[in-house]
Amino acid sequence: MKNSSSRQRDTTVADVAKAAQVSKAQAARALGNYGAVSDDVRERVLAAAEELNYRPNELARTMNTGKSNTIGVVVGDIENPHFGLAMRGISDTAKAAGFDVILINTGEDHVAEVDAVRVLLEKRVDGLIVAPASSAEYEHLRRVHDAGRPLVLFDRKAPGLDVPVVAADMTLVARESTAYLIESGHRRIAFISTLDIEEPYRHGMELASSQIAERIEGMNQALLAAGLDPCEELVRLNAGDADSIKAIARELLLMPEPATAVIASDGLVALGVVEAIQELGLRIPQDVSFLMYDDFPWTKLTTPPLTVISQPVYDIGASAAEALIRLIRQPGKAIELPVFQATLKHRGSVGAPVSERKRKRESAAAAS
Amino acid sequence: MKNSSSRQRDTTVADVAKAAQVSKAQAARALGNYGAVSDDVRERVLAAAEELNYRPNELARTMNTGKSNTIGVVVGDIENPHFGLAMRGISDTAKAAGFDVILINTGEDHVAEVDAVRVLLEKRVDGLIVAPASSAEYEHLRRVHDAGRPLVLFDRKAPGLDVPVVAADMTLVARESTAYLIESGHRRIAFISTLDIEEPYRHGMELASSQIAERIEGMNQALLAAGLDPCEELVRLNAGDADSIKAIARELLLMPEPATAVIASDGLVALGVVEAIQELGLRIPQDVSFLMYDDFPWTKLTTPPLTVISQPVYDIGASAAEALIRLIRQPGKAIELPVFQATLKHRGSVGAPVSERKRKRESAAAAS
DNA sequence: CTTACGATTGAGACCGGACTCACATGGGGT
DNA sequence: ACCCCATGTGAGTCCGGTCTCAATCGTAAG
Repeated sequence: MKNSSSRQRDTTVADVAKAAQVSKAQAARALGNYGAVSDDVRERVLAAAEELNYRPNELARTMNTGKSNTIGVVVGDIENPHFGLAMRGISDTAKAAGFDVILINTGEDHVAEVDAVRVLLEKRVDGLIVAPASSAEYEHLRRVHDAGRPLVLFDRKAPGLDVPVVAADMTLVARESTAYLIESGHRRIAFISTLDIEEPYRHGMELASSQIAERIEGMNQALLAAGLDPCEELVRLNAGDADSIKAIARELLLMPEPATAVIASDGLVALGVVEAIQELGLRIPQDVSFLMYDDFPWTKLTTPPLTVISQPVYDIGASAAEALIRLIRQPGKAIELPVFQATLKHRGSVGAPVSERKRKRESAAAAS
Repeated sequence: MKNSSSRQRDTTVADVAKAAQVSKAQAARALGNYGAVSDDVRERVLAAAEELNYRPNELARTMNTGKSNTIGVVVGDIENPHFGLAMRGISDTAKAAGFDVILINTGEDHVAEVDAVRVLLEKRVDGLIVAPASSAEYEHLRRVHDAGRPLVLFDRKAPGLDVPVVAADMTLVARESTAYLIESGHRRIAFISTLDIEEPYRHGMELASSQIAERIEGMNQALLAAGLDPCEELVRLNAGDADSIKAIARELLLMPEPATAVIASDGLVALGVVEAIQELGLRIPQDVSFLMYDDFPWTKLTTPPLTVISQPVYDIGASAAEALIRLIRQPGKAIELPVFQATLKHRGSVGAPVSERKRKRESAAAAS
């Protein structure tokens, strides 16, 4: 007795051809919808195909056309809804253009990323969208480029790699939001990011992530414009996991001259910082002001709701897919990318610092 | 002049063979690490491969081995961190076993799901893990099974499909948490789910999602055990988007005999319900008690932190991958699946209902 | 009644590997 | 010295499609 779950051989063009009493070539033409086929033959072939439940072997097809009609996406952390939303933008656009999308998650691990790129290249995807992990290693991406596969970067630039990058400009919004904090009276503004790096932050140092570099750059611009001194010890990187995030947050809030406002560079950091603030018994925004990148749905639920910097993530994803597809279809042509702007969404987590409130109260008292 | 980004032909075994002065067969053996190859030949071949930067064409390999060393995952909503975490469980396990993982997101759309399954089948994945969208349509899954590809379902059962299902049992924890609400004094307990369905909920009706069916079943068991009457109008499905979720929540909280406790079936529903509660000016848990499925990091940040039902999502994902890999390696053998239990995590969103607090106060007054 | 040209058709090469098979080669056993 | 069998090797087939090329067919033009 034959096990029904054993892998029976799929029906092939040859099978269909035999059933339809035509040559393999004719059957292939009728099925692939190319070349010249008489109505009679086409009908017989399609009927036979239907009858035998024929499914083309896409692998074989890809092997000698070189096209797979598939685009590959490599993403650092799929648990981050930021990428989830971007994925939807990518998928929707790709699907509309007739491309399938396959995704590989790397967990922000460089080795996994290299592997993911290899796998997708091996599966002969027509193009790749990569959100590179924070790392200065771009050899694997150069390989994609060298192999002649279109590549578009998402969210992060790769210095020295001539490839379209789709990302929101962070400098401007970083400057604006820092200016807003300064206006509110803050002088000690901290920035915390998960970005992995060897040494502590120093001005002018090379950062692997252009996003983070821009955010810091914008912040420093605002500080300088206000005549303030950008303070290196308030920029904290390497906040990799929940524990180190909380440790860093505590340190910043308990130092001799503590930070009065904290900017969290992503959702993970935000979670840790807010928890640390709560554990220290501090209140937002009375004792500490808080600002975070990315507008997640839950940021509206906290008390107070959190002031965030929102990016048009879906559109950025869609635009990345669009750019890639254009690259695939017209290899030579230069790509023009739209510019995306992030915006500050005022909610309730930014207020005047304690010292500022005291100052106002005193000046009010002096005036009366 | 040749455009450097034009797709140059990759080097093949034949090229390597020629360079190493051996036959194609020998080169293939040396590279594929099979058959008998003398040290001399192996060295020359590997050197030539290195020299020519040879990369095997996995497609060609897959075509005549039938194995791709890849497992495909189809997930409804990658934006939901629930699936994100499960993905990590799947990826880690698969990677450790030497399998690549590719993922397709369907946005809970049935057509997209059918398509995703087709694509993965066409790419000849060795097996599939599917979290089926809430739908009674399983034809596409049956096709997977019929094509002889191992299949494991994640989170949801498919009635009438003889396939391993990896999911936590929801009945027990649903009963326990409902019992806990009843003990706290609640009599009007509402349940809200995104599950898509034609008509309003009625007892005994067929539900497309086994998870939801189990949750309701457990809830009803607890109510009956406490001598209470499970109330159909408090079970609300079709809470598809933010607006309908909030509308339903408002309705439940403003009805003549309002719900005093609300159970949200997933993170999306939770977001909407909490927002609706806040907008109505009600307080958790003083005015309404709240309980939700899935323990997301942000549930600890709200005031009060939310009481949740936590599932070992990572482990469930890992177990699904493990089961699938066993199916791939030993097609005949029956699979034994571990049983996963969800647990209630007491935090701060459940309290006594207003009526109960009044009753206690009065009885205390009477006693004094 | 030819001739020519476009539409059809089938045979077979080819994509890039894996694998079968027939054929050397040579060391160990007797 | 002779046989046996394990190891090495190359030629060629196969996987399931696409695509080239030459042959065939019909028919409208000359």
